[in-house]
Amino acid sequence: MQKNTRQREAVYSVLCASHTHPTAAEVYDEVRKLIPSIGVSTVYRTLSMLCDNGSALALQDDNGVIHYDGCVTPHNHIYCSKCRRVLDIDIPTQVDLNADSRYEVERYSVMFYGMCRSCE
Amino acid sequence: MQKNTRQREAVYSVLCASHTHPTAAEVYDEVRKLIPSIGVSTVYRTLSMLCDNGSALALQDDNGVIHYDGCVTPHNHIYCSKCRRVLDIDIPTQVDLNADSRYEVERYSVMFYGMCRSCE
DNA sequence: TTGATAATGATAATCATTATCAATTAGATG
DNA sequence: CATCTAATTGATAATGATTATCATTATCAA
Repeated sequence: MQKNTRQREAVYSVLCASHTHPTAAEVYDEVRKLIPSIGVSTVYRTLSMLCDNGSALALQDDNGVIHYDGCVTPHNHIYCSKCRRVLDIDIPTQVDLNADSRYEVERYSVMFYGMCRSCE
Repeated sequence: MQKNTRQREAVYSVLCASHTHPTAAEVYDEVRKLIPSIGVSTVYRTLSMLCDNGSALALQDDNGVIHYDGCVTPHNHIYCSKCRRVLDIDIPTQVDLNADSRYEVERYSVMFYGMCRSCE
């Protein structure tokens, strides 16, 4: 059975409080302010647990680094090639998952690339 | 100035001949049949050169591993969660890159996730 | 309070990719 | 053709994010 721990609550609260799509390392740095002794493994473990749960989303940037998002409502993201951050973007996408009968499609993910106006 | 080398031609020909979206390691294995002494670095270097050129596409799978595609005509891909291959999928996507004025969007990439019928 | 077991965290391991750099090679020029 | 020079190669080490290991610790049902 699943157990509640300080560490898990801390990781989850940090993720929910953040709207910057932090990497595991960034979550780690933030969580250490709450629990200085927390281990890297625990942060990674908890984050991927949250993703399996559906309580978080994992987003990969251009370099393969994973960014986490505590907001699981469907929305899209852009990777700014200048500031190298992952940001929310409001571009709707519509696709027919059943368009190609050769596959049983479960989900899809979109990543936009470009620059934010503040970086231009 | 750019120089033509056996190695580059070999990497490019292997990539074009393949329709399985090989990883760098897979390209390396194949190219070694042509040039057994070729180095890993050369393969990586050449592949990313081809991507910069626009002569190839880099696709990231669920694990962050990069798959290369010698076909640069716009089309979409699916990552099969069972056979863990990247495959072509025929689902059209339409998006308005200018929908969100906060960003200067250059491009976007879509990855579908699910299973191929042959894996079901 | 106790006992079973889930979770933690220090550390080592993994693995794709990149950096380094001496040796080699393409190809322009004399 | 010979020479020169910068581009390229390839062996190897380094990097960096993530995962595995495992002894120790903490949770929580009974």
